[in-house]
Amino acid sequence: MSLDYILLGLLREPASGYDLKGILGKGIGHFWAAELSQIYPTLRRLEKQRFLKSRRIASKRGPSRVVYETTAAGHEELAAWLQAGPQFQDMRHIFLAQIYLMDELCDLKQTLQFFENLRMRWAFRLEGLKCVEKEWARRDPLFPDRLSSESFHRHLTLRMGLHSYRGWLTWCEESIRRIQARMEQEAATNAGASRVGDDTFL
Amino acid sequence: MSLDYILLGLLREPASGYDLKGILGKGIGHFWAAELSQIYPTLRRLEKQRFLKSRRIASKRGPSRVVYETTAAGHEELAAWLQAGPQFQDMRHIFLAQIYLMDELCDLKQTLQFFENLRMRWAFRLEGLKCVEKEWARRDPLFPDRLSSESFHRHLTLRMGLHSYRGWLTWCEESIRRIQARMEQEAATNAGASRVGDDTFL
DNA sequence: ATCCTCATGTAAGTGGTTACATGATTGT
DNA sequence: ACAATCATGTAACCACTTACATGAGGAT
Repeated sequence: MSLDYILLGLLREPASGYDLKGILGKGIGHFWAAELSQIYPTLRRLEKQRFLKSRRIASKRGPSRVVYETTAAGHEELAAWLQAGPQFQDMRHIFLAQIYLMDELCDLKQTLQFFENLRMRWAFRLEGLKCVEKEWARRDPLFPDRLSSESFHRHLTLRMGLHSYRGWLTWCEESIRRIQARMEQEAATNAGASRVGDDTFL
Repeated sequence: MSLDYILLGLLREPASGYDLKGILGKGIGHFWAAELSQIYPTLRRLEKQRFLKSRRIASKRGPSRVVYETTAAGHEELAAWLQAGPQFQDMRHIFLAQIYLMDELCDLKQTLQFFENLRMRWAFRLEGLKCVEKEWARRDPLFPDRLSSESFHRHLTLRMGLHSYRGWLTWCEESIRRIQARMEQEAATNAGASRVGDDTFL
């Protein structure tokens, strides 16, 4: 469903399915990728619904391009979706399920390792996003206060990534501290138990 | 794929598909729900793979229960999955796509409204989670430093929710500030433009 | 010659949802 | 009598992925 609206929204100027895959890849594709095999039938469906119209254009190389553009009805449909308020779907993080079930292993060292892995990955991604933003700042003299309306909205989505990763990193760090504290606790009670064992042995 | 492991992991004691739906609903279901129509065939598949074994047990009311339990092979499979490190899938937040495309509306007031809506919802959910944690703290004398291994891991996942919502809320607040600043900018340039208009009119 | 990019698509499979079918028991 | 809960399942659909098919043109 959502890909429909994304394609509709991405069609600022006429473009083919192949073009859209490229456009998608650069920007929104960072959080919403799509394959050509999904894009092509979606565009057809949107045309059947009269939200798009197409024309075939001969291509320099390869088969002729099918170029789509948004109709007035398409713009209305998109506007209605945007005005309907934020849409959610429940977030299914596989790694959360893994943590939830991780006591199956009865080994806090593994839980710790898992979190250190998470922390590392997210630290990388956070650095990546920071670089993207820095690069943007360096290249675009309008950044960040005089951006075009389009770029302004895109920048807001980029900021979401930064805040997400930062939040998750602090969660990782908190968790690592908790796990380490628990491991020390375990070690202490084990030491206590073995000392008791020694005592009874004497 | 993941539901397989979740069911495997949730089968600490023998349970039927119906039971599992209930178990799922209480804990992990907050971030990984599943319908009975998906659970039943999954359990069958897991049995065919020898990760589970089942027996029919007459029920007090309704049809006879099919009760599953994990085999040794099942435990191994689950352990392997947990030890394989964190699994990710790309997070597709529909609302992010909406924001990305929102400049289509050419109306910052609507973007602002959108973010205020987001902020409100997440503030609610954050409060909800805080309550859950407070309630837990009130009822469980072992909270938070002496929890069972199972509860400890569950608590870690709850903390993730808190950190997520907090991060997203700060993003919302930052965004709202940016949007308001931009609206003032727009108002100023409009005022400037109309003053220029007045000047040229004079 | 061979591979890469451009450009279109189909088919099969995955993971999940919604809707429907069946039927016993308990509580109001 | 009627609804709710217990308990099983099937069928159809949806969004998306992976793999495959086709073929032109330009680069190495």
